[in-house]
This record gives sequence, structure tokens and C-alpha cells, in this order.
Amino acid sequence: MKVSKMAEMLNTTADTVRYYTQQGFLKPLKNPFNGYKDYDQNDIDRLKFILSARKLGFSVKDIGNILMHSDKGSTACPLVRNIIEQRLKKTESEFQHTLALRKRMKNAISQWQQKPDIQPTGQMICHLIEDFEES
Amino acid sequence: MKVSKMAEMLNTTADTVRYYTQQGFLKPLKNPFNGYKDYDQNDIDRLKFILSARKLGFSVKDIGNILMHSDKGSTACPLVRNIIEQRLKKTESEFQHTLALRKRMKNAISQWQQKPDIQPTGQMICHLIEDFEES
DNA sequence: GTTTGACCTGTGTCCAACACATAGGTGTAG
DNA sequence: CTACACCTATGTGTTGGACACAGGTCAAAC
Repeated sequence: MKVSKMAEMLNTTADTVRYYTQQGFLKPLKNPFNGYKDYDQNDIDRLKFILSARKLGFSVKDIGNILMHSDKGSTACPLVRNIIEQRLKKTESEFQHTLALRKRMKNAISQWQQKPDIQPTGQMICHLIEDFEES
Repeated sequence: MKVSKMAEMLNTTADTVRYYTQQGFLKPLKNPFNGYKDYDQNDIDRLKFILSARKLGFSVKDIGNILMHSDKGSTACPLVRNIIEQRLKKTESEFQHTLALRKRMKNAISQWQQKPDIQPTGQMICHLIEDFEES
């Protein structure tokens, strides 16, 4: 199966499949006649796994470690449990960050409704931004 | 003023100041004796602006456009109002995305507490991930 | 006067996770 | 046999800096 078919089957892009291939996660054979990569059922299973893990916040490097573990035949489950805890911490922190940013932005928009447009001066570029204060 | 002093004054890093300089946002003179960049009050004002804008979710490219506008002497305020609306949309979408991700992750951790660790098989890499279903 | 060592500098490389652009190969309809 | 759509592998671009490196600077110690 060629890369585009592969991508279509699992609802992703050919570039993504190529990327995971380049990372060594998928190991298609090379068609000797045209050099095209040829994916099989095993690659499909692995890609399915990769996409699911990505959806759960695992990084590509995480997935590399997990695959390496599982390819050696040992269970990756404890590793998976471990990693997701760390990733959750990171996600939580990103979440708080985005939440705070959103608040600041909404706040700014609201404050700015009362304020006029002003020409820049030597010291001021845009008073909206310079004068903005969190409330 | 040298780059590190500059960074320290506005509570950022020398690398960051160098980066904005490379982007053309700051225009320090070059000390002819040692090649060190020499920042002045105007650079401080601009850096202050840049950092404030970054805090409000403006991209570096956005800031470039705003500075270009204001450097031509015309008011950048309408542009600023315009951009923040778009950035808010983006932030909102990131927010929803992170929120959903966080939920999925917590959900997975909770589901997995009932499940054992299993050896990988030909079709399965880690059943925790493959069998996970959103609820 | 010089040597030492801390600190400073500019430049270049690296990161995540792909998207995009390019040049060229493939296959089939006419 | 020639269009022409579609496919491919490979290389480069993206964001916002962090980090590594080799070398310059400067005040204090000798």
C-alpha cells in the first residue's frame, strides 16, 4: 500500500506518515521498480497506535520510547502510565497558561473599547498596549 | 548599554533581546572598538512594547507589522485592535483544544486504573492506548 | 606589566511536528 | 503516443527563542 492510501485509511496526511516512517516507527518495504514505499497491515496497526497516542498527548519521542520497549517484547504499559502522568502535568500547565492569556486578551479588548486611536510618539508606539494593565 | 544589561532591565534574556534585534525591531549602534551592540533609551521603549505585546498574545510577526506601521508615523491602533481579535480566536481554539486534551488524559488515567499491564502481541502494542475510548 | 579567571559577546545550530514546494515519475484516457 | 492528472521522495520552512561554542574584555592579583 502506498503512502497516500495509508494516510487516507487512518484519516491523516501523507506527510505525517512519511514523518513517522522517517522516525523509524514504520518500516515499509521499498518497491524496487519505482522506489515507492510499500506499507502493510503491521504498519497500519502501528500507525493506529501512534495516532491514538498522539491524541492522548504523548510526544513523538515518547512514542518512540514506547515502541522501542514493545518491540523488545516487554510490556510498555508501566512506561505508558508513567509518561501520561508527566504529560498531564505539562498539559495542565499549558492549560493554565492559555486560560490566563485568554483572560488577559478579553480584558484588553474590553478596556480598549473606551479608548481612542492615538498617533505614535517618540515614547509610545501604541498606547493601547503600553497602557494596558491587568485587572 | 550592552545586551545583558538591557535584558536584565526588562526582566528577559539576552538571547531574546538578540532575537528581536535580529528581527530588526531594535537598532543598537555597534561599538566600533569591540563590535558589541549598544542599546539606548529608544530601544528600551521598544523592547518594553514588544514584551507587552507578546504577553497579550501577539506573534512576533504581528509585532513587526505594528512597528513598521508606527515607524511610518501613522497610528497602529486600528491594526492592533484588528489583530488581537484574530489572535483571540486562535487562543480560544487552542484553549478548547487543551481543555479537551486535558479531559481525555484524565479520563484515560482513570480508566486505566482498572486495567492490568499486558505483554505486547503482534497486533497490540499497548492495549491501554489502543483500547482507550472517550466517554 | 602581565596573568588569571569571571563574565561578556556574536554567530551558528537545535528544537516539535509536521506543512509546503519542487522536480520528476506513473498511469490511463484519448 | 501524447496529454494530463496524480503520485512520489526529498529538501526546506515554520515559531520563538534556548543552548553551545570560540573567542574578546576587564578588573583584580601578582
